[in-house]
Amino acid sequence: MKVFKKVLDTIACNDHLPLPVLEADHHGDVQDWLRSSYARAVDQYSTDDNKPLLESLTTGIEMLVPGEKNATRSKPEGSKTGRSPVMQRSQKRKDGVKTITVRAAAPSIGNTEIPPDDGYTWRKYGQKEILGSMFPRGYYRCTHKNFFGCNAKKQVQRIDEDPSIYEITYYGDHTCHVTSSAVQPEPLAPPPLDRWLAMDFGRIEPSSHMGLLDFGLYGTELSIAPTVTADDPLHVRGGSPVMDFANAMFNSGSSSNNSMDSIFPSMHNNN
DNA sequence: CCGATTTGACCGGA
DNA sequence: TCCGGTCAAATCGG
Repeated sequence: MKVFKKVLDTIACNDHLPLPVLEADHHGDVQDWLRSSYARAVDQYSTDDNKPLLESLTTGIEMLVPGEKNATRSKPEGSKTGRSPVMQRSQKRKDGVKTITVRAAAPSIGNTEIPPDDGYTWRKYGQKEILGSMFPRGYYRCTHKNFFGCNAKKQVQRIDEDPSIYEITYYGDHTCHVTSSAVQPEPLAPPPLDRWLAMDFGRIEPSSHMGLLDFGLYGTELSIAPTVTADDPLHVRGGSPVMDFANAMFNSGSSSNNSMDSIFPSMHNNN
């Protein structure tokens, strides 16, 4: 059921999370499957010295509220490492495209040049030396651009003052999930990880059909209720798009074709 | 084989 | 013309 996982990954734009692979005879119990994913996500992110997940997240990535003026790098106080990433906030419009800039520390464990994981999957499409900066700037766009037209981008650059801190500028919103963004606008790019914290799986109600897998990028909790939204073009037939995809996958022949092209034949143009 | 990354070319705006 | 953002062919790697 690798294919099914891939469908969900793509839809949810969350395949950074260690979602378990759904077994072939496991169709019915998506809720257990999701609970398991959540548990694994917690396991993965509440790593070092038993810090609560929320704390490690907020020390790893932080964002000032838009109203605040540039409280430029007040030095970290609580941080033992001394390099907690205090954010520089910047939110403006550039041709109508929302942008926001955050600063985040490189992962303290396994010191590397890897920028911090912000919960989305990105594909690098360029890198440039920037005049006056000692580190190059990396250009990324959302991996799911091809299938969902997701135009979210980001630029990542280490700052001169402290090579362990990255400055990350996000451009545009992610649209690579199923729920209509026309009904509720998606929040700005930065990390959805904290929202995993707020997910309340206790609210999931058993339903005879799987329903929409809404990964809850809007509010503070995950809703997996079988939401059907009338003005969402994906929902017009009243069914669940996830199930549609999944069924399409399951029914679309066993072998050779496990590509999304069989479902989205027309959506595969680049750019 | 397929998707991601690398990297020089290309291009548009200032 | 310079700089920075993007393209795309070559390459990498699972």
